[in-house]
Amino acid sequence: MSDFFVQKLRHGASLSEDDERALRALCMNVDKFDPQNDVTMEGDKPKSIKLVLEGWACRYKLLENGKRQIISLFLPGDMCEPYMTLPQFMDHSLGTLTPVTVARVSPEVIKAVARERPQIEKALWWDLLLAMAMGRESIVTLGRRSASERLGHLFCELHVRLDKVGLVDGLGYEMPLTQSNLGDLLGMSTVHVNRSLQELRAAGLVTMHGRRVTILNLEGLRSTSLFDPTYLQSYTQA
Amino acid sequence: MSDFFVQKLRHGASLSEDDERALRALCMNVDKFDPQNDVTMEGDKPKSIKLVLEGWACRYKLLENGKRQIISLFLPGDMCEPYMTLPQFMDHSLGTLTPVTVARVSPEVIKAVARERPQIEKALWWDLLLAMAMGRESIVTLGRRSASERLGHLFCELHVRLDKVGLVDGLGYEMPLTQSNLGDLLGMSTVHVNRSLQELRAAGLVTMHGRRVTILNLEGLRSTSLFDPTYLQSYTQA
DNA sequence: CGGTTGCTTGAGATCCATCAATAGGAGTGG
DNA sequence: CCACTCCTATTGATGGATCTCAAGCAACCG
Repeated sequence: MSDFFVQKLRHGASLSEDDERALRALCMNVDKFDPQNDVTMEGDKPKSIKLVLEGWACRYKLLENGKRQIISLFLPGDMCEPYMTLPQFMDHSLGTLTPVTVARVSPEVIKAVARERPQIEKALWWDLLLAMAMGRESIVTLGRRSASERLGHLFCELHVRLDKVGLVDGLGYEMPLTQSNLGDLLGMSTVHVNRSLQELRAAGLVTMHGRRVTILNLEGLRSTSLFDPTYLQSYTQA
Repeated sequence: MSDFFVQKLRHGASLSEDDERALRALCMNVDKFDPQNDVTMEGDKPKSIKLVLEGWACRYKLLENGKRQIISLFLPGDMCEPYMTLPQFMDHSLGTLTPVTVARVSPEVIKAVARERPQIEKALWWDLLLAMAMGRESIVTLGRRSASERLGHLFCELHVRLDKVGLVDGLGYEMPLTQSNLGDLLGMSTVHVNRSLQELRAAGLVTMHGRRVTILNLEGLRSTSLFDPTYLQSYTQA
């Protein structure tokens, strides 16, 4: 069974057996999507909170000039919206990158669960605050990091995030994004993604082949990419 | 009296007289800061939520290579942290850009007020969700907009935000950022900020002189900057 | 006044985007 | 199994956007 959501939230609060059961009970209403599909489109009025149970998805916007920016990645266990309030209409789209299993959760139900179970409320807040911290770091990345630093930083962040849900094995992890996806995520062209990946490879830091990232030198990668994991930890209790 | 906070939150929920009094009562504990000073530094353990009553401030990070990225601007009435949980330590700094008056609010007090007054809770959530939407738009700006589009988009966003707190007059508004500040905010060099401003001026769209922005052609500015205000409205009730 | 800060301009270097073409790999149908 | 197609990855060449360095200028301030 795919338990990534519970596994992730355990990092945000200590959950009892009952808490975990309550969380799993939220994930009954499940949909499956093909890769490169929209779960929700800009302008839609959402009726449920989406939870990624399996696969990779993203939040993105399209500009009038045709350019696309991926705003954030959703990995297994990630929630696509804050639990409290849904927008009147979406100002962005949610799309899949791989085959994805999504749970639709009613905001009323999740609010009720959060009210009854303080540890769940705490964990949901932790998740939200972590997402905000990652958003802030994205701004720094796009504003001030070079192309290869952006890639290296992303691989470091994914390493930490995937580790939280048990999806890191040994030297690396499955990473199903195409170079074109990486371009949309990191604000660069596909061609330049390719060349920057070659730089990282030549420096003996990381390789990306097939759908897999292999980290050859984690410390080196972190320092050359200016990766400081502080932002992923500042809301986690000691 | 500086009432920007209440004025802003009115856009997020309809507040009663009592609600507004309760909000004002939160702002008793006030500090003043000089321009270009830190209110809170990265690594600090914060004990209070900061509320900008007057002046402009920002959230920023410094990279190891000395570069600075401003992550978000705080205008009068803006809250610097979500009301629910403070981090164990700051992953970024809060700094002033002008002389700033800050209210320090204890999270316990604000949580209590939110629990007793549902409209306040709603307004605080609205504020948080709006801040997140602005953060998403920043990512799009930094990832996919050209230098002059970034500037134009910023001026459009500020026009909307300042209008919400009554700080727009006629053709423009006070805008105390230096060109160096704009560079740190928009991920570009000071020199290039200067040249891009000249482009906007030459196109008859906007001018920036002294501490003032004057919008010469709002529709033109919005369309050339790819500014779509949707993201600032999607959580506002009809 | 002299010092400081912010703005402006020029020149040259660098990074990255764009365009265009090729190559590889996976899936499909005959 | 082969031919075909599609998608992704790769490479080269060129131009444009932006950065860096350096210098001059303007406004403000004690």
